[in-house]
Amino acid sequence: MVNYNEKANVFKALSDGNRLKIIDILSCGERCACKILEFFDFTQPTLSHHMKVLAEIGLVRIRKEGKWNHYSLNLEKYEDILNFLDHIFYEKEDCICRVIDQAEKLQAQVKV
Amino acid sequence: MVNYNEKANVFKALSDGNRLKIIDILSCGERCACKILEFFDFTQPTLSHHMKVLAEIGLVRIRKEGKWNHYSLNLEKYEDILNFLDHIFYEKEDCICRVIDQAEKLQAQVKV
DNA sequence: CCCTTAGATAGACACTTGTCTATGTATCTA
DNA sequence: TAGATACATAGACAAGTGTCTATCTAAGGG
Repeated sequence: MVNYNEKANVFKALSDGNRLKIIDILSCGERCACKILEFFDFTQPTLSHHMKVLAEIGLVRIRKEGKWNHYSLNLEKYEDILNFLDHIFYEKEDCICRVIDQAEKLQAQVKV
Repeated sequence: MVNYNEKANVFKALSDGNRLKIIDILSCGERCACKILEFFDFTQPTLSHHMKVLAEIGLVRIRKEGKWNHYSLNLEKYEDILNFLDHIFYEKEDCICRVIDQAEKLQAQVKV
């Protein structure tokens, strides 16, 4: 059984333009928080917030080194997203509505 | 140049568990609004709202027939999403940060 | 040992969003 | 033509979110 709300949280993390830009930046490789900040106009606490959102759902990894935080993408999580999208967009044997359709047919048979 | 905010709106549409479930339902084929509603506990105006969100970003198509609305997935838009995700998650020649890195190198040369 | 720097946290605030009830509109049918 | 049905719209409201300023913590460097 799919937990749609749990999956929705992943897309919630992706539903901000600044966070998409952060991902784009990290696609070139690991980068320090203060370097990432240079790409934006917002303040340091705001970046801290965005990085927390991305890290909490597992899309971004943190490597702490002294007073620096080095961030990088977790591509495994990205693959998870693709697999889930594939699952909900394409027809499948265990589709949620097949179950209902089957139940309707059975009910119709009972009435007859 | 990528418009991150525009793309973020697509993920905003996907950032609700009920809407993900709607997509999952539609993956089996076209379905009428009142049939979709049977899968949920919320009211008809709420479904109307969710379908509007999905239709406005182009993920779902509407075929009006008398008083019925038949909804179906627009897989082309889905492909767009995959392409965009691929673009921001994987390293590329025109990466946003390469431009910056290049600028830094040039600046360093000037100083020398 | 102080000062600087990297980052986190707290609290405030405007804005957005998901949901509801109430009501409107358009289509079908007896 | 009157009622029923499918869907949309308006307005309200609680909860969530992105941003800020102010402040705190911890690590480095003179």
